[in-house]
Amino acid sequence: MKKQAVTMKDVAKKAGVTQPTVSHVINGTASISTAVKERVFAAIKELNYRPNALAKGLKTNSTKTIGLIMPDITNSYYACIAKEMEQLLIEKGYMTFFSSTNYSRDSEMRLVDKMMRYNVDGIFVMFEFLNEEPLKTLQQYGIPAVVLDDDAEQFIKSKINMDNELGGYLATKHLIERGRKRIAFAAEKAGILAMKDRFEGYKRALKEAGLPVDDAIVLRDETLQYRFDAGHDYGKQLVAKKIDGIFASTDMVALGVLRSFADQGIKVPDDIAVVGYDDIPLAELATPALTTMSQPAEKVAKAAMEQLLVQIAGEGEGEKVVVNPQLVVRETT
Amino acid sequence: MKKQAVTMKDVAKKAGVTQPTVSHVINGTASISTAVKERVFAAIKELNYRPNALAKGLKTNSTKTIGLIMPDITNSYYACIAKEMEQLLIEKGYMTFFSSTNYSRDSEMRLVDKMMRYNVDGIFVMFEFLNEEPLKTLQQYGIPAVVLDDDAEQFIKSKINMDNELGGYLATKHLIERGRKRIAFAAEKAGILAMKDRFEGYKRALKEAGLPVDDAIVLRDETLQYRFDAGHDYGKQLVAKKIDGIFASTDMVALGVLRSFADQGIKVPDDIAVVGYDDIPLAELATPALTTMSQPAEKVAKAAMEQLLVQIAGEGEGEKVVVNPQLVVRETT
DNA sequence: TTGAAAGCGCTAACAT
DNA sequence: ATGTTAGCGCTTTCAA
Repeated sequence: MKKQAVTMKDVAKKAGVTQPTVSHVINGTASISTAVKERVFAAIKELNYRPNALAKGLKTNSTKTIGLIMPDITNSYYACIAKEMEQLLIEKGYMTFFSSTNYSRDSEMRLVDKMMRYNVDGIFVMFEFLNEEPLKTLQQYGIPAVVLDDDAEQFIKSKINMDNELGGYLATKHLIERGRKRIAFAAEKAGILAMKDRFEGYKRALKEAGLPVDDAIVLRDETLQYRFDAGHDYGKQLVAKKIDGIFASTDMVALGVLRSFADQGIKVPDDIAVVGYDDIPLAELATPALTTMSQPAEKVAKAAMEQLLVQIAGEGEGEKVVVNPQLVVRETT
Repeated sequence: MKKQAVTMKDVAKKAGVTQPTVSHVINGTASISTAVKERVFAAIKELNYRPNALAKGLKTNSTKTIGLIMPDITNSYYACIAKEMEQLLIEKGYMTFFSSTNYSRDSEMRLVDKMMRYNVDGIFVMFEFLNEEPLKTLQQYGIPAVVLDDDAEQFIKSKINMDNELGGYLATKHLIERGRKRIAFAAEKAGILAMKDRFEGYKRALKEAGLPVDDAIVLRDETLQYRFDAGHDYGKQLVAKKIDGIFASTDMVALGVLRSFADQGIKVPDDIAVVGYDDIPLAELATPALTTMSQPAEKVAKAAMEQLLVQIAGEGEGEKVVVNPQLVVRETT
């Protein structure tokens, strides 16, 4: 069973001082004689004292914890962000709670609620949908929060936005520059804002090049989760439509398309060029390696952390940060 | 700024009772008249009261939090385990802290220390190396702990072991059953116990079939992290050695090998059959899809959680659980 | 430079 | 069935 932990009281006793003095020594919150300091530090070392973060948090109302809420940690896009965040946070002395919503709206609110009970200092919210209730709650209680890819400005001012329109534009433009004239758009989760924006970018690039937007080669699927399969289906549908390029709004879709093409003997990029979106680890490893739009996780994580720290320090409400995607050219274009 | 949270005191005041009574109502720890109960619940609802988990934890010495320490959350094997664990834990009312060590031994100890400060109820430790100090500490303080793939029995009794020897055996046997006679072994991180065990299984299968173990086609690399590249190198080396099968001790290596074969025009599985290990999400999506040994993350997570709960409940020290890998036959064999 | 005392929000033993 | 009291481990006035 759990051993009784060493407390400041124990340290104080051993050092022959009073407990608040130990606190002062540790926190440097009063001037203490070197003699006492030495005795206290010696006692701490000897007893292997570990401050109790709960007690401290209860008293100071600052727990040095941050919550990460994301749809799915096995999605490598989120995993990368989570890793970077956790890294940065631990350096700053924060612990991080994490939780996956599994794309369920209900659990979003439940998790925010739960984290509030644990007095987290801040929350980084990565929703797939615009879910107002939890954001409203966060704002209402003044919990420092940053959201990813969301437009509910009325609740949370601090957000990290990927410029999805720009990404769609750059991806499509790249295909055009490769001489492609008939470029399909293949989206999953078409209802999601990010996907809509990518589609807007796609249209802008086509228009700019004087190319028509043909609804026959704009494929969208509302299916969640089974994203690879969606791409696979798309691949089958598209071959008959005499296209020479595809912009897939997600790497998983692109990979599905690639797989389908391989099955059908279509040569990539000779017959059809493919651009994905996200730059997940698989993209690089696919055969042929996938050209895609990269969304730099480090930048997102860094921005999110900075925003949170600003809010925690009470230096403002944070602001909107736009992170630009980058084209990574590999072998499918 | 953070708004002052609603406390039991506020609820008590509104309900016209004393604060401990509210506690009793909430926890069902005394018989309370329905009238009072109703008033209390009404007040809770009206004020939107959220219990303070820190205060409760401080008092009860049970925080309902679990720590997950893993090498790297972007590694999909760990991500899957993390997701499953978190899922199961949240259902049981636990929050989960997570932290990546990035394969650094120092941070392992630091993280254990940190989590102890936060009074976690238990820790699931996933190390890559056998690192005694943190385990010793955990044991010394009686913190419920479960380790993954580790043999330091002297410290932590509760562990989840993948039967890597069996996995290596099954993978190799499968290749033999496919008529392969000259099967290479390609390992990364050869110093790690898991990899050694897989190698043992490989040898057992070969011996059983009367096939020689040829050192010339046993490749090992101590490089960490760049695992795909290792596989790629292996692929180049192996082609000249007239092999007809490969057991790669990791999917990433297998994928690297696959990639290298594709570059060299080697047909898989016709020329050379390939079996990987881990069944990472990429395995299914590769072209051709990778035959591999699957390590069921759900089983690992479930076992780990059960072990932790047993220890937390004070019902024992936990035990060793062996999880068997399973062969997943796809297109590379 | 140090000590005494109060209190963060909660639970739990005891009294009523 | 409900109230009183104490205390978890810490920080933070205020005194000395």
